[in-house]
Amino acid sequence: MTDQLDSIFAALADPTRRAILAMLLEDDMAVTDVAAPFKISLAAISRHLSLLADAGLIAQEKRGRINWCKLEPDAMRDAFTWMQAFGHYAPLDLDAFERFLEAELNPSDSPDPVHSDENTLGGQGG
Amino acid sequence: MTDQLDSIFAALADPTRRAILAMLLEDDMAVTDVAAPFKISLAAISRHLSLLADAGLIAQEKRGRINWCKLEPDAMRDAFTWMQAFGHYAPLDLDAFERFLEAELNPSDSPDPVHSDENTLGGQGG
DNA sequence: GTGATATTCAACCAAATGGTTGACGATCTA
DNA sequence: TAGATCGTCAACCATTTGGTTGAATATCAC
Repeated sequence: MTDQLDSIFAALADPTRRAILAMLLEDDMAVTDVAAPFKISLAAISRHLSLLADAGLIAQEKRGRINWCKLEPDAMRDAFTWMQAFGHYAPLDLDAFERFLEAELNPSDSPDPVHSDENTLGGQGG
Repeated sequence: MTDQLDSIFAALADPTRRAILAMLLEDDMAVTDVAAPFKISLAAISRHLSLLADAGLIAQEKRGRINWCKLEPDAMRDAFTWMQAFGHYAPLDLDAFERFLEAELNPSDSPDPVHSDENTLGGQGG
């Protein structure tokens, strides 16, 4: 059970993986489409996705030759609970989160995976 | 700024470091006392503490030959905010957190750093 | 000053991580 | 069937990580 926290936090410690999760917040995506905005190879993205799937943060489902990636936000709950007791943080601050999206998805050294003026947060289909 | 999330999540990805943070939740501690319950060397603990300090999760203050370690829960806020938008998680579930403490502080393969029947959560003095 | 205590530093090592490239299996399309 | 597309796998490489031990530094106690 502590292994799960290990893998969740480790998965979140990489900016590419966090960017991928943010992309999947908007919609389910094929591996190739996930990879498209990044400078690194498709194989590298594929491995990031495997790691995210191992951590339970995404689910992958192969239909035909397309491997669909879908966010599993529930997997974050335990890690979230763990952190929560360290400070009595304010409930959801969506402004702050959107600032993160800006910073993580559009940094100068990174691939600008999506533009965030669409503002479709919460659009993950069950 | 995205570097900060990297280092926070990476710091939290190690069970020894999470156990240390949980210990510091109860009280400020000297490096030697932090290290006492663990099987690994003092030098290793010292490096874990440096890493936690670099991430901003603890502050260290040397008084005499004692290097006091103090939790800095505010450093977790950004990471917390980042996670929060992925699910509309319930507000503070202290029961769940205490189950984590049990699991992380008393696993069979780990050093049993503290016993948690004291139940002094929130007792970090400034 | 001498010695014990508290802590960090440096050198070293094994394993994990994150990237690459090229080959491969599967699936769609012509 | 042939060829393009989707995605993973395997081998390789450099860097980071987490541990070790022994030496070094700084402070406290005598």
